[in-house]
Amino acid sequence: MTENLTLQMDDYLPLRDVVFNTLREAILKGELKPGERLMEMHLANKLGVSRTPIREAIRMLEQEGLAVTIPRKGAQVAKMTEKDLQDVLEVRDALDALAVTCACERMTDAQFVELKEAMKAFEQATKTDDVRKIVEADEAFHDVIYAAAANPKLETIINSAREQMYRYRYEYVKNPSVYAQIIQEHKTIIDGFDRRDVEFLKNIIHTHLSNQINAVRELIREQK
Amino acid sequence: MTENLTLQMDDYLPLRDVVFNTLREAILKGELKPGERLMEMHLANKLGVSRTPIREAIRMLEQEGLAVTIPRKGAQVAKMTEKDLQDVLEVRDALDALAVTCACERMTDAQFVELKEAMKAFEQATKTDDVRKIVEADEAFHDVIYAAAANPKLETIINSAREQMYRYRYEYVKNPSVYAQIIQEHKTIIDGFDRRDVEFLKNIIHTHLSNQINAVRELIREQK
DNA sequence: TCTAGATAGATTGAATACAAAGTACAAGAA
DNA sequence: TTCTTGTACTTTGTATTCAATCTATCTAGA
Repeated sequence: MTENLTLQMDDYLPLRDVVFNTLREAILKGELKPGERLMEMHLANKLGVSRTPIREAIRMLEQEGLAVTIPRKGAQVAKMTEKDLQDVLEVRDALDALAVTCACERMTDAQFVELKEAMKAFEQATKTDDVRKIVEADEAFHDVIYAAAANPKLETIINSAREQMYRYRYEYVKNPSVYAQIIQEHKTIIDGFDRRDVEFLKNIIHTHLSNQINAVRELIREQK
Repeated sequence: MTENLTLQMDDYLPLRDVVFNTLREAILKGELKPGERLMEMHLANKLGVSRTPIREAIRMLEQEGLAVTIPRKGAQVAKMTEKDLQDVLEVRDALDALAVTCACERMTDAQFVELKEAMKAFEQATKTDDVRKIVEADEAFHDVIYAAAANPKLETIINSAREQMYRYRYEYVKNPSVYAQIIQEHKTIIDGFDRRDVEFLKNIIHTHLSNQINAVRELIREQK
């Protein structure tokens, strides 16, 4: 009798999605740098697949804003200008304001606990030298807020906006002198949710975002 | 002597982009209805190309939120639930608020003239029975505002959010009884820009959006 | 009659093949 | 030297092919 019904077939993913995730990760972690060419054959060989799934993945990256294609010349990892950064930040500011507003109304007690735990996890992470871990812990903190906003469309759009600048953020987070401030801001955010003070939250989130601008701007200047 | 140096070779577009635009239009105009299957072979025959560019176009539509693919089953035109509509509207409300805020600061005199002309063009369009023309005139009006916001990233994101609901909007606009109201709202918006009154503008834009909800909601209910 | 299983046809997934365009480099002319 | 121009090589664009999976229909058995 086929008793082990735990077999979930959903571990099947089309190669295009595997490739997409792989490339996406590589871009976000900076392994593929802004401006770097994405050559189909090269990637196909490297990943052990044919060009077909590579091409489909590139189309997806393109739509996400992570790659740019010039017809008959090929794709490359998208670069950001300072203006682009400014623009994205303007948008994120508005979207984050919406997110905290929604989250403030809708956050469950369980989610609030989760948020406090995410904060602690981040504090722990800063004690290691693992930059990836630190970045992920910070993202996880904000993910709790986005999830609490209970608006999947918003989540998708914020994530796409986030991605476009987050890949410039690794360097920023490498500087341990900023950890104390980030930790403090996270605490303040928790406090804001505790008091359900929307205006206060919008403000602190705005500050939290702004603090990243200069560091990222520096990096974008260097890329030229 | 080759005096006519006006030859611009940029009329070349990869088939994937042609297909993408074609399908996108078809979805937005309602020729391809929510839930309708996008069969590769079928579309390939219809458009006279092979499956390859079709597949790439579908990947792009997917990332835009206009199509949904189930692995090994194929793609279909994305459906919206009422919750999805609610979510997108929440986001658009925030983004439109940002757009008018930016536009209010940055709109040039020429753009203000353009806006007034777009308003007139819409009023003219409502006198015809050409629904497509009316919808496009309305979009053009709002496009002027988005352009005035001088934030291309914002424009891109708003457009993507717009698309997701606009395809449900054709039916709404078919009802001539709403024209008068829309025209009035456009006038009010112009007035707001004239006075550079951001708070007023945010309000009227919010109203303008909300008015569409119920009609679209009705349509979404029907689709089930 | 209804269910289960088998089979054929349709459809997607991925690889390969071939055509068209772009790139780089070397040889020759100004 | 510097600028063409030609040629070989790369790379992308698109079509085609083959394999895997899904769907619908039909038949057999309860």
